[in-house]
Amino acid sequence: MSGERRVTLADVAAAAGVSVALVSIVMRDAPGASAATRARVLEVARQLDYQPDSRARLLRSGQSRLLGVVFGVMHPFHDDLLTGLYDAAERVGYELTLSAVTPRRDERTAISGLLQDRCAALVLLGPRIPSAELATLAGRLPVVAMMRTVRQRQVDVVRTDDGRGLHLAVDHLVALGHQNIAHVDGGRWLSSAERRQGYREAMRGHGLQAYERVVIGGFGEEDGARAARELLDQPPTAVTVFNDLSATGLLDVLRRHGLSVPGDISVVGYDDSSFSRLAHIDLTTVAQDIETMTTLAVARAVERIEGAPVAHREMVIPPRLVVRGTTGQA
Amino acid sequence: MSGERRVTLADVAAAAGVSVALVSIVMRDAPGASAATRARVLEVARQLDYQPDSRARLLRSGQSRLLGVVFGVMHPFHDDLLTGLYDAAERVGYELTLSAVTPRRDERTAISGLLQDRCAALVLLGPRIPSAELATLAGRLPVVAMMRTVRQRQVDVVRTDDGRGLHLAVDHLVALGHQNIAHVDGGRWLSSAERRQGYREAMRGHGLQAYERVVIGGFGEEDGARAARELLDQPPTAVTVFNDLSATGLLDVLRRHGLSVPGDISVVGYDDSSFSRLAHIDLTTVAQDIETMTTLAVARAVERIEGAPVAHREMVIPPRLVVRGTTGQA
DNA sequence: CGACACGACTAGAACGTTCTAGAGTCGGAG
DNA sequence: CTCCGACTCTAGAACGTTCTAGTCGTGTCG
Repeated sequence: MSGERRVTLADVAAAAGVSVALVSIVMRDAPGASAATRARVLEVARQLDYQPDSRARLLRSGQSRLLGVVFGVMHPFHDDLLTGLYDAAERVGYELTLSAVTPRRDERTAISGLLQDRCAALVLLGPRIPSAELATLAGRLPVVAMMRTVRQRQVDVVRTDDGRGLHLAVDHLVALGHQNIAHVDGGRWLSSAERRQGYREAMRGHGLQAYERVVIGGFGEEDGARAARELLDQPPTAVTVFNDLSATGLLDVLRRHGLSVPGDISVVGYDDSSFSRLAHIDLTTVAQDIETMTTLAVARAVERIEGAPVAHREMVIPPRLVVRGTTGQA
Repeated sequence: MSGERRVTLADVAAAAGVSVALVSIVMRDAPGASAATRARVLEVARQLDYQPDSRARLLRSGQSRLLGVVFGVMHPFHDDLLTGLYDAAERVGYELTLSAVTPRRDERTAISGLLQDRCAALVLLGPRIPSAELATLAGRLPVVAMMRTVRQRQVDVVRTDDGRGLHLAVDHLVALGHQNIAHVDGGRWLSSAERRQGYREAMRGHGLQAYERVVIGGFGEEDGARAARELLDQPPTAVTVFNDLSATGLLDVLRRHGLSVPGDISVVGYDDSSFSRLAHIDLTTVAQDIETMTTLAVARAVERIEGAPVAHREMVIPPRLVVRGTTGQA
């Protein structure tokens, strides 16, 4: 089974009766071959089912047109980000190579795998490693961090304006007549602080500082459920939650205690995760602009690789509100 | 930013005052170097922050210890499969390289990327391409298909015993006293036929052929919703559904029409997708044995690569039932 | 004391590409 | 008729590894 050696440029060259270099020229679509030979070589290559060896190719030609992406499994919208990154990379003629973070494979492992693959730059989705480490890494190749802030100026950042996201949520609720609006935060999770801060500012902007109330939450459904139980003794008329997952946990507890949503209480999530679109859950939420973010991340990586001058190191993208069924009149 | 050339074996060799070959020996942990030099070389390598170039390494050493994995974004439990595959690969000393299928990047593209990376075998998660094409592919390198059947005997298969899965579901419902049990199938989706067939057999096994009823469904939430509306005129007391996503759509329509679950009607999904665990949805479902499947898939790929004899081409793993809140007494 | 096995190390050829430098060929301008 | 430039093509050296076939000591054994 699957015995024979791979077919190489030399095989194609021999079969077509030309030199290896010429075949290389044709395969790369480089100038320096006549239309006639070009066609003939391509035909032979097709017949032999030649597949270029990207390893040898990259090895020789130094620069790799290869972007390494670190993503996390079971992470809301990392899938959407990957989709966008593939599109963006293809548009600028780059390849993507992926490395996943799983419950038993940490970020350092994922990154070191990519380094061995010699990709030209790294795009990290919501990296959790210390920013000092990111900076060190950025010393050897361009690094773009998505979905988080990094102070060190060696690393580029593409993220959503999370403060603004909470402004949108609060404004929406206020427009519906709510005043008593609580916030369930993300605990020690990435960008929890920005969202909490956005909530605080928005409340003050509406003169509602008297109603300001922040409950400690977290990333998961359980965290939302816990926060809901804490809110139940003196329920607000609306809640903004750190993310969608936590929001569903909260929703469940609220409903089990006889509160109707959005009748008694309105809920706004964050992320527009795929499950929040389920008719069942139908969660009003803050959506991040995936397409813009992925396009910018790839563009930035390429600029760094190619040594183009870069205007702003940190690119902060405004989110938008997606109104669904969990918010209503106060 | 990130100016200097990469550090190579030659750099380490020069700095340590030994030959390139010796450094290679040390890095590979191969026999042929004294403990003293070994330590010294490793120390120098660490200081220079040497990273092996996997490209060059694989290029030279023919066999690649590299498995290519094609997975789909936004696919229930592909993330869990990836997690398992990484674990399994690490246990046998292989690397994984990923290629994603997205809404705008098809399977052929994903596969051809991996072929260029010269991985030694392919593991495909629920491949949708024609099995003839899979067979051709298997002519050039070992191919393991997961989560689907393939008749062609060139390709290995690791899949769940989907027929058995529906037996489990029906048995469970019958044990709860149900007789009038309908099935919402997956339409033209992968393994829909096996599950439908399993349902039929199980019903007959219980002497319930009079109640057999199959409604055309599909993969998504909308398909489940449509099927639910079709069932509403003459509702059964229980339904088995092709997958969890479709089941949530069905649940939503049922509840909106005033039916209580599991009071009036019980529902069983399939896949144990992450969202089915949400307290909100709390779906009784059929879970596939991810760990066993991933372990076997990797083991099989490695056997093929290393030319070990293979006993069974197709490995069919029994699923298990996860009882949650959507099933109850008839 | 010579043969010889053994351990530590090295030189140089691969691997499949790309790239640099240059070799033919042809047509047209001088 | 010569020369030049444009065009097509080729030889051979890289790229960073691994692998094969050694070389050189050193110690053991007959």
